[in-house]
Amino acid sequence: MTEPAQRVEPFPTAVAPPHGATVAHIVEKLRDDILTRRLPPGARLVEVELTARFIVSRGPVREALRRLAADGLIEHVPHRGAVVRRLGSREIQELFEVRVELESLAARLAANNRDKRMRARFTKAIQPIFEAGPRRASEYLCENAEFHRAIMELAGNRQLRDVAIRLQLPLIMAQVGDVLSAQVLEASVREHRAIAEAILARDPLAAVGAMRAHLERAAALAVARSAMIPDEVGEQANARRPTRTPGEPEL
Amino acid sequence: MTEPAQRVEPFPTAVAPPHGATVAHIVEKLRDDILTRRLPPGARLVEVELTARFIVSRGPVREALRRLAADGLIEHVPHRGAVVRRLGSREIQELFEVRVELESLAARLAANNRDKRMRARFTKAIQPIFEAGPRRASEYLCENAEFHRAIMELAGNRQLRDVAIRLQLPLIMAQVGDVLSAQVLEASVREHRAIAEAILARDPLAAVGAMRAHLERAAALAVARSAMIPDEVGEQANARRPTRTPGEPEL
DNA sequence: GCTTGATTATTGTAGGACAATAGCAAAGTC
DNA sequence: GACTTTGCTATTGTCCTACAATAATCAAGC
Repeated sequence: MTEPAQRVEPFPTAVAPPHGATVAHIVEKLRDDILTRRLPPGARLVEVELTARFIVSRGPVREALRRLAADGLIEHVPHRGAVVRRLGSREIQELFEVRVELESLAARLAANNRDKRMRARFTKAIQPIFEAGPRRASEYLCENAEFHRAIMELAGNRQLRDVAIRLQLPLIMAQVGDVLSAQVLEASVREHRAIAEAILARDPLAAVGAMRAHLERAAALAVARSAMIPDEVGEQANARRPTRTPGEPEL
Repeated sequence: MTEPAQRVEPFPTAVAPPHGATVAHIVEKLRDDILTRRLPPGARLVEVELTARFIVSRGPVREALRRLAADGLIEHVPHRGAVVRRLGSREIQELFEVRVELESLAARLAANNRDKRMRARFTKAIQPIFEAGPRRASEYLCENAEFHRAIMELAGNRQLRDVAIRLQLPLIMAQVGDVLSAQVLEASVREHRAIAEAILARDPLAAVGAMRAHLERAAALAVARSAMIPDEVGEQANARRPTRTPGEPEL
C-alpha cells in the first residue's frame, strides 16, 4: 500500500527519526532496555548521559523520562534523577490483585462480544496458543503478552485497555519471567487455552473463572519468586560511582 | 532546629513557588480550572498563552501539560496543541465499567482490612456521609470524592489507588455532577451509607454488592446525562478564532 | 467554484546558561 | 578518635532564544 518499502536500519538508534518522533523513539528504546533488563531495576538514568547516548537535547530526554514514569517503568527522585523501578513482592502482589479484576472484566466482555469481525480477528490472533510442543520462556512471554492483548482488544473497552497497559504487566513479566520452568510454562499454556475456549464459546462465567485461576496462579508464582530475591540486586552495581568507574554497564 | 522560621507567604499561589514546585503549581491550577469548568471540555491550551498566564517559560508549561495528559484531563493533538478532554457517552460508560471493578475490589479489601488504626481513620473520614439533611450538589461532590478516597485508603492497595486516581472520576463528576437532583442526591447518600456499613461490619460481599449497585446507578445516570448533551458544547466557543476574537472566554 | 500555493499559528527540538538541591568528602573541633 | 561543620560535586529544575516542521487557514489563479 502506501508503506514505502520497510527498509531495515543498520543502526536503528543512530539515525535521526523523522521529527516529531524523537521522544517516541527514546521512549521505545529505553523501554526495551528496561524490559530486557539491559537496564536492571535500580539502574540510574541520568539526563546528560541520555542526551549523549541519543544525540538529542535535554528536552526530549526529560519528556521521555516522564512518559516512562507515567507508565510506571521508572521512578523520579527529586534531585537525584530517575531510576528503573524495582518492584518488591508486596507491590507485585498488589499489582496482580488489580490486574485480576481488570483482566477478568476483559474476559467477560470478550466472551459477551458478538461482533463477528472482532471475533475473527481474535481467533486469528490467539492461534499461537494452540500450537503443540514446548516453548522457550521468551517465546511464551511474547505469546502471553499477545494473548492478553487480544482479549483486551476483543473486550472492546478502550479505557480498560489503556489502564491495563499501564499496569506494568511487561515489567512484572520481565522481572519474574526468566525462571519459568517447563512445567509452569506448560500449565500456563493450558490455562490460556481454557480461557480462549470459554471466550470462543461465549461463556463469560467460565472465561472469568479461567482467567482468575490463571492470574492467581501467576501471581503466587511471581510473589514467591520475588520473595526469593534479596530485593537489592543491581543496587550496588549502580549505587554511586564516586570517581566514574571505568566501563559502566549501561549504555 | 535547622528550620528557618516557617514564614507564611501572603500570596501562596501568586508568588513564585519555592523552586521545584513550579510545574506542580501550574498543574494544580490548570486541573482546578478544568474540574471547575472554567476551562470547558474542548478548550484549547496553547503553550505560549500559558507561559504568559503563569510567568514561566515553555519548559514547565510543557511538563505540566504532559502531566495533565497522563492523568487523562487533556489530550494532545500533534501540531494543534492540547485541548481539555471531552468525554462522550461511550467513554463514560467504558470508564464506569472499569471503575466498577476497581472500586468493588477496593470495597472488598476494605471490608477485609483488620488494621485497627486504618479502620479508625476510615471511620473518621467518612463521618460526613452520616450527617442528616440535604446537601447541595457541590457539597455532595466533595463528600463523594472523599468517601471513595477513604475506601481506597482502607483497602490498603497502593497500586489500586494509583490506578483509580487516573480514572478521571473527578472529570466525570465535573461533567455530569451539576445536574444532580435532590432525589438522586439523597439516593446517593443512602447508598454511601450502605457501603460504609457493610465495610464497617466487615462484610465484603455486602460491600461489593452495595458498591456495584451504587456505581451502576451512577453510571446509568452519567451516560443518560451525557447522551442528552449534543456532545459539542464548548466546541464552537473555542473552535477556532480566525482573527483573534477579542475577550476570549478563558484566561 | 475548485485546486494550488503562500501565510500563520503552534508545536518539536536544539543548546546553553544559571539556580537550587542532595549527598558526599574533607576539614576542623571537642 | 568521634563528631560537627563546611564546601564541593553531581544532577535536576528552570529559563531563554532560536529554528525546523507541520497543520490549518487564507489568498490567488485556473
